[in-house]
Amino acid sequence: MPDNVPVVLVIEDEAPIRRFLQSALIDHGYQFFEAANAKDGLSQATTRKPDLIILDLGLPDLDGLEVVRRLREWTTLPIIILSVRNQETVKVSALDAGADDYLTKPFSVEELLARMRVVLRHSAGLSQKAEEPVFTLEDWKVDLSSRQVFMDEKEIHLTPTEYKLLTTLIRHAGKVITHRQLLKEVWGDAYSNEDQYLHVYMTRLRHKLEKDPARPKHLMIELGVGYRLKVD
Amino acid sequence: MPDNVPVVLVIEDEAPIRRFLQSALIDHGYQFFEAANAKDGLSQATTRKPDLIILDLGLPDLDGLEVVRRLREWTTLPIIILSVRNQETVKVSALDAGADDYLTKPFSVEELLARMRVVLRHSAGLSQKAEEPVFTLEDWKVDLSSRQVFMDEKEIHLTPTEYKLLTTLIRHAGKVITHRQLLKEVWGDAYSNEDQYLHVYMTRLRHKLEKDPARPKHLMIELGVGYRLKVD
DNA sequence: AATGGTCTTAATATCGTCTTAATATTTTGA
DNA sequence: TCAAAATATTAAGACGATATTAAGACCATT
Repeated sequence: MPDNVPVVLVIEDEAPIRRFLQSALIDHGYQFFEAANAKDGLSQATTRKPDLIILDLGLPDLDGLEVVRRLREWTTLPIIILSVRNQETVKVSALDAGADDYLTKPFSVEELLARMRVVLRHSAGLSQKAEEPVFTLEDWKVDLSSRQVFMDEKEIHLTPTEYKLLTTLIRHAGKVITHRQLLKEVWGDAYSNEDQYLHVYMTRLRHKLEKDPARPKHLMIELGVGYRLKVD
Repeated sequence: MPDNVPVVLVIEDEAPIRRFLQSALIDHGYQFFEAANAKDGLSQATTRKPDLIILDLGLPDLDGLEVVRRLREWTTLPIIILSVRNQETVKVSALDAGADDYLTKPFSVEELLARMRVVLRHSAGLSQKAEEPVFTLEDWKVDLSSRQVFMDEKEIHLTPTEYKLLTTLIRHAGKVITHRQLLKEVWGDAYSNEDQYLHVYMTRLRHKLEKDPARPKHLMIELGVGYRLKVD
């Protein structure tokens, strides 16, 4: 693994804390980038290619948990949460959403640095080749980090539900996913019996992404069972 | 693929905390082993092959940090520290010695469980994927996980009933299954006397999967008894 | 008020299962 | 060995289950 200086992206709306972290991190040999809101943070997460993200939960524009989920759609890079809230339930849902650690403000710099070393140790062990967060299949290209879908180099606009349905299928590419499972993953538990919705949205996806929607090449149904993204 | 129950080893000298963790862990589906001192803990770490160690720092016989170091000499398995001490320096040295997380007593069970999920998520990512359950037989390939059937590399579409019939035969590959038993497993108890259905579907399977349906090579009947998937 | 997205309903189309029946094959027993 | 009985194969169609599609009501955002 290359002994490069680790790049840290801090997403935090309070300027004093950003300044404080900046000097602490730079002092300890990290490269520092900052974002003051979620939108900018998510965008820099793709452009700066950080090795670690430090994320404040209380951002003005987007819920912190939502930021974690968006990141986890395309990357496994370590995320350490900072938060003023010490509530157990918040911690648990942040960690379950995909965060790697959770520190309550006020925190000690030394502890933060130690916990950073722990998560960086992990990702170094993984030694993952920076896999491109892009899924391609014939004439399709799906950029999981920017949430853009292209067909023959032309961008296709998908609604949030359509996008989520597509990425769920991509996550299980090649395999059959039962109706129930798809409904659960895209709409949530409460909808796991509303098959019609699924069919309606699958039809829409086919109209946007299949050249001949009535004869799909990739968005296949398995009658009586579920759907499948055909990759062969 | 059935996820194995994670094995957790708790090294902790205070019996009440051991009891408390025991019930919490078992309630949440973990397998539980315990050690009351460092020596026993280190020994069980090798014999029990745990997926995770929960380690109290204040053990009577050996310093907790020393236990972490000894473990890290031969394994990377996740270690979560429990401690009454909330001192920054202790935390930092435990984490730097190789621990993956550090919780201060009294701690919340929910938080502990969430942090356990985090470290187990990491180690699951490290371990190589369990290989796909695929059944092959001469020119057939049946991928049980993606629910696909291939014959000479060409995909064959099976209806749900046909697929269930085939997988039932596969589950008993080589052995005779009685008509009654097959009907029960595929159609359910109520149909266990409707032999005609079985024959009808077996014929269909043969047409889809046998080159010469009238002279089957694999989907054999045992006259008057049942059917058999010939594997030799 | 206009837009865009989701939820909901309903008609229509398609596919798979069940069912029957005619035909073929194997076993049984004289 | 032959004929009758038992068992299995195969084709075909009715029916019900499931999927497709269009259209519109509802809701949130701007």
